[in-house]
Amino acid sequence: MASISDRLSPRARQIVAAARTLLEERGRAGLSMRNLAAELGMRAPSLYKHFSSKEAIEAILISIGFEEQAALFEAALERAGAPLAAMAAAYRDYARANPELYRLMYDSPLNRALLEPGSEEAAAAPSLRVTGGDQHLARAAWAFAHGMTIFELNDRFSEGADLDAAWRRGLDALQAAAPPAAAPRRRRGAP
Amino acid sequence: MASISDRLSPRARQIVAAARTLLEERGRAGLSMRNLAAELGMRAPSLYKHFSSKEAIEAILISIGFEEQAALFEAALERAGAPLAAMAAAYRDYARANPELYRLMYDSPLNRALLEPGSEEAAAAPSLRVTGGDQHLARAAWAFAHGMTIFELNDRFSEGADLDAAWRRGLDALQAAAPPAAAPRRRRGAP
DNA sequence: GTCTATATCAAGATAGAC
DNA sequence: GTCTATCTTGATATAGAC
Repeated sequence: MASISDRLSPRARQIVAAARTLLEERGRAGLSMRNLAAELGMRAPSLYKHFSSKEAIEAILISIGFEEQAALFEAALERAGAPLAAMAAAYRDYARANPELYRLMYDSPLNRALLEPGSEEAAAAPSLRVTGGDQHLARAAWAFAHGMTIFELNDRFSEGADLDAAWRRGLDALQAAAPPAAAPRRRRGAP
Repeated sequence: MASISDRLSPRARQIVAAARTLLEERGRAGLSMRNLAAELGMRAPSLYKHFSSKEAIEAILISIGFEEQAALFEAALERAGAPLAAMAAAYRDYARANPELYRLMYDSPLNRALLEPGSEEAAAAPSLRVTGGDQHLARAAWAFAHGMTIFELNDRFSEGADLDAAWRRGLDALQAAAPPAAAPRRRRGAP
């Protein structure tokens, strides 16, 4: 259960931490090897002794994001009440707390060969439990959550739009379509 | 009812047409002033006699995209049957036919000052009719459609996923949540 | 309305010394 | 594991001649 970050060398861990801060502060375009090195008080070429490419650093950030999402989603499902609503809230909260990382994770096709194995799947798995095993509905719910989230981050809804209400309306509709097995329950162990 | 393109000078229209082709062929990053000029057999600085910036060209492409979407959505609503399903199909089809333009239109915050006035609103308006005037549900449906669309374009669903089924599942859920007024009907004029 | 020449800036990455 | 020096490429945009 060691996290991805824990398995890096100390220096590599520092670099990844600085990359994450830089990403959130200056956006994806601001995450350059030069800027990153400057944050660490070093020169850009030195970074290549720790990582083979900029893309490799981004892939670690993305993997860490998936890992964090997976933990948050699991925790949301543990809580009593409506699992779909709880997980949606966790999804939205994570994106608002880490907007640039969220964009990095979801705005483009993934280079899966560079990702930490299993991280993407771990983040996606809980959504299936929330829809009572209905894969199609799980994908629909994920798409809805992403659309709401990225449109909010990108300021695409009309001014003054009540996003809480839109979330509620969409979630209610999806919940009503879920099989009865997707109702609140106690967990019994790993899925 | 003159289209945006029609209101450009002939040369500007050629440039915009070349930009659109270039965008689809080489992606957003491939749409540079140099590449664009090369496509037209000219030099990059000459483009600035027609457009003040690259961003201005992109804004016209985006405005044209909204204009085209608005027309397609209106047409979908004209057809008998289920308006929500028809509009969703039009939405998905447009994105698949123009994937890079779709990304340009929806992947980032808009610089609305550069857009053709009213174009963004024209594309969004039909979704409100489809939900019987329910704004919150209209936003939820739009978010769902975007999420499904961009995840498909970016290959984010698991391999072999049945996207038709996921679309159907989501649309059925949203349709069931819509007020009865959103049922099929004949149009009586402008909204 | 097109050109050449240029300014300005920045990117990812490598070679090789220490 | 860090450095300096460099390669290679590319971007948006402006000045000014024709």
